[in-house]
Amino acid sequence: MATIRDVAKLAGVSVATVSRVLNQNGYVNEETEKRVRKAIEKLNYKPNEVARTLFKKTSKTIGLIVPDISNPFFPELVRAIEDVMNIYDYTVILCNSDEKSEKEKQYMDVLKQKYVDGMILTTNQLAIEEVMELDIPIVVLDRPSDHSFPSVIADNYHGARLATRHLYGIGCRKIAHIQGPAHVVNAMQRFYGYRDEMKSLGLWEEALIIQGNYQLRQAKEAVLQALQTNQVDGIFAGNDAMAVGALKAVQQLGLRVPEDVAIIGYDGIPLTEMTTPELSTISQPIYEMGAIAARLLVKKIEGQFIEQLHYVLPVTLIERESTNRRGKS
Amino acid sequence: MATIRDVAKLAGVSVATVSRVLNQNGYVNEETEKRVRKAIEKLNYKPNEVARTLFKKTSKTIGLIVPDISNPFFPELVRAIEDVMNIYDYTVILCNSDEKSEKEKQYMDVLKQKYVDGMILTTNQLAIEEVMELDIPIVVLDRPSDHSFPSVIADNYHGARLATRHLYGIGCRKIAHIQGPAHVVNAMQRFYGYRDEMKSLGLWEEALIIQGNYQLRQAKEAVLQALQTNQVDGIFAGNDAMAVGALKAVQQLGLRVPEDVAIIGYDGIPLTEMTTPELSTISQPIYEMGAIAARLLVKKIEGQFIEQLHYVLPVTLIERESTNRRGKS
DNA sequence: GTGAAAGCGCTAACAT
DNA sequence: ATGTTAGCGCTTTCAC
Repeated sequence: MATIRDVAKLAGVSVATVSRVLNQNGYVNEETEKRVRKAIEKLNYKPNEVARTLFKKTSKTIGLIVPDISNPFFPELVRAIEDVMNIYDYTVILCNSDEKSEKEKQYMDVLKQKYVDGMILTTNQLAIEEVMELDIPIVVLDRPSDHSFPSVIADNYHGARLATRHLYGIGCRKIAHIQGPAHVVNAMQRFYGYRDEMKSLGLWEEALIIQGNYQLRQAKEAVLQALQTNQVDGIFAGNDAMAVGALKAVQQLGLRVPEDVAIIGYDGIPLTEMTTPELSTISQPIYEMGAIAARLLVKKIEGQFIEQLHYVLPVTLIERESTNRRGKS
Repeated sequence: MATIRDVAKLAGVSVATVSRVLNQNGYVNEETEKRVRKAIEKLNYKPNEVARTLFKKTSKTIGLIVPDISNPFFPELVRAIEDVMNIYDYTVILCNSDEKSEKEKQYMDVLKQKYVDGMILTTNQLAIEEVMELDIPIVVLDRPSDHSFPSVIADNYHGARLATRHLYGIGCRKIAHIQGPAHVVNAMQRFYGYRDEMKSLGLWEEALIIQGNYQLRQAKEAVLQALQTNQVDGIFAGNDAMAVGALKAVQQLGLRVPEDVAIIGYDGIPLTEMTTPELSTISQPIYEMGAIAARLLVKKIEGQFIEQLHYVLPVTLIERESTNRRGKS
């Protein structure tokens, strides 16, 4: 691996001069510049980013902490972030926290030691104090933040109301909700949206709540059980995986979807188009969320002015077969 | 941010001594060690990894290049790699290449400049020469390599034969194959497996080949079209997404799965359990593939002896409803 | 316009 | 057992 000294020697100039042409920084004679460039070419010299980082204290690298990349919600988010960061010549270190604050903390320390220029956190219970202490540009994604850091979320509460009202609109009156894990803020917001909508429709019943944990399998079991004791004609699942679980349970019981029980999910992951019947869902602009978060972080890192610090993106209802009762029933 | 000098000053020793206790390297008096540790604690000192990297030429970071993390095959693979790397205190930089060798090349250069200790490549057409030139530990994953680098793949050829024979075993005689993109080596191997099995069964017909591109939508269209002109009673799709496409097409035509047309996919991604009927598939040990690749890379980086350089992992047939004709038909 | 020199924060000889 | 020194590869004053 050639170093800047090698280039300097070959070009017959000082390292300072080479550095100048490298960083288009300071004056340098056209003649010499040409010589330097030729030497660079010849040696196939690439500046050592680590040395540069040590001096400049900026690594052109960011950290991204997600709960679990194999959860189908995240790949698209991560992809968006990578895409945008790539445009600005940043590289991204991916970390899976499994929602464990311990792991998060540990990763954040490691990332800080590696001089990452910033971090995007998709996490619940971030200890604000600890993160503040890091003194590094941060953007919080998919989870609400108190207003200490820029944040990007989708409108969970509204989406949940939308879903519930949609089921009502197609004739459902016994609308169950499969709730996500209580420690996940998003899940709670969706629950509140459901609850408030049900109350305002005069349909609210505690008994219609089904406990889920965002996983297909568990949701399926819970729905199987719930349908034993409760009559239900609509199910609003807290995420798409659980909606699939519900679908399987309902079908297993010999009921028709959407005729007997209509089902709607939440998130809008590609999976929802793959079931039979295809699942209605509340679609979050996943890619956009990631892209905005990435752009926010770049601005923060580069010290640019940020017009809007907190984004709450709109969600949209996607009507598919699992709630389509027209021309059927 | 405290530096090693600050610690040294506070503890009243030289930086060398602090470095010694940090790296358990060389002798240091118990007394002084205690003082140093106290100072470290007090200042909450964390060594600067960048400086360390510059000196040691090892960054405890690896690069991972995948085609597209939002393709559902990859998240689990990436997760496995991250998990294993984490155990050995490595951090991973994720790069999406979109199968473009240009992007791959570019990423490899950037990674090299960042002093990554090694790279895992999930890519087809890697220009061996160029990669060799990098002179960095490399492991090739999910794509065959000439024997220049350690590699981990699953047995695509055998899996394809398995799938084809399975369809034959349940009574299919007109078995179509939806082929993946021709420039993807895996896809071709699966095709060859299908072809050879069909030939040995005496069922081979060119007309039974359907061109796919690994995407659901395109596969659905292709199948819709193919079924117009061709009678088919079984479909072996080159991956799971295309199997879903086939499923949708067949259902749309009012045919029953598996009674009229049986379908089997390839990969074994979670999605296959979510369709109705659930999809039979050839399951690759995705997590294991990632984990083995990661371990190989660590060994390579740390200069350990590697007993086995090339892994071809076995695949397994998973029989689900889409090929289950027992008690039905 | 260009070069010499100091230093980013750390480690590893080499002294003592 | 500990301190002094040089240097990883780069950038940036400060001279000339």
